[in-house]
Amino acid sequence: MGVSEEEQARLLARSTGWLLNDAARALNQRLEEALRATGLRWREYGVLVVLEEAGPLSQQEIGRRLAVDRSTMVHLVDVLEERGLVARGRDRADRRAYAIELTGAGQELLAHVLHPLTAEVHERFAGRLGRRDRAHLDRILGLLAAPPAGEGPA
Amino acid sequence: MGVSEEEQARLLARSTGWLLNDAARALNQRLEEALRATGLRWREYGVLVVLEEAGPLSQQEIGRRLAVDRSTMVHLVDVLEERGLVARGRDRADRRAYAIELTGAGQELLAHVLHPLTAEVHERFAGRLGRRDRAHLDRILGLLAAPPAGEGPA
DNA sequence: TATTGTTATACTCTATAACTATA
DNA sequence: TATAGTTATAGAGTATAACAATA
Repeated sequence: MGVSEEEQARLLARSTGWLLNDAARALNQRLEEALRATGLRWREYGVLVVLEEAGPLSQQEIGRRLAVDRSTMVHLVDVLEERGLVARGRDRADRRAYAIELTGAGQELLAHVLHPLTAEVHERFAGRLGRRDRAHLDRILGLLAAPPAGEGPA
Repeated sequence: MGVSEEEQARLLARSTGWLLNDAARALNQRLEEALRATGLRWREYGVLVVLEEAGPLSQQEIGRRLAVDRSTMVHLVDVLEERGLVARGRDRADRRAYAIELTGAGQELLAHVLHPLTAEVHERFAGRLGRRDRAHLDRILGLLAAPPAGEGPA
């Protein structure tokens, strides 16, 4: 009590959303910076990680998981293919689609360079938090990142 | 034990950072959507909020607080000025700089439309969390959003 | 008819560099 | 000389629409 609804709205607008944005921006900057030495962007690393987790996927499916349009995926995969990190295999069940897969070089780069690099950034970034806070944060963000009930993918 | 360093790195890379990004993106989408009815963008709302908090500021100072270049600020302020939400007053101490200030219309729009709108988005977005989780989240994000020691503004 | 990948195209966002007026 | 604002411009990044091959 003593705080009007308008004041509450003002305070709320100032809190979680802005902090979430600021924190995400701060982390992204650090990640881009760390990856710069490898010539890869954060998004490209994301493609590799998705493939590492899920195995061969079509370009469109990768895009779906990263919220990237299929037309945008073309150039993204081009870059990774030129560097020999992924290969455009054909999906034998549906010959319209590719089966984009990690090459050996891609797997090695992930394991020996990219993951350690990003892990170090995370370490420095989240290092200010205690273990309990980090666990809390992961759990809470997991709740927020999931789509709310009744709002699945199209 | 039983988890290699490489495996740890892989897991770590998969956790906080991605979640942070996903959550921020999800929230931003909802905010942009909610603001669309007002014809304002998330960034423009940000300018108004900064002015409401700090009082009249130069364009460059607003940009500093929002991580926006001064050349980019020009158009941003143009839009808000055309809509009558801010005014370009002159800083009497330094006549090179403007003193951008909220107009009465700007203050009213914030109080009666924009803050309630964004507060509702926050409410729906963070509504899945309990009160304790929300408090936790705000506190932890506050730690992360702050620049680490020895990395202040230029 | 619908879908995958592709291309051309356009649009948004942003920053860089050069200019002006003040300091 | 340095700084606030401005402008022109160019570079990312992205999406839309139309097309070929396949379903």
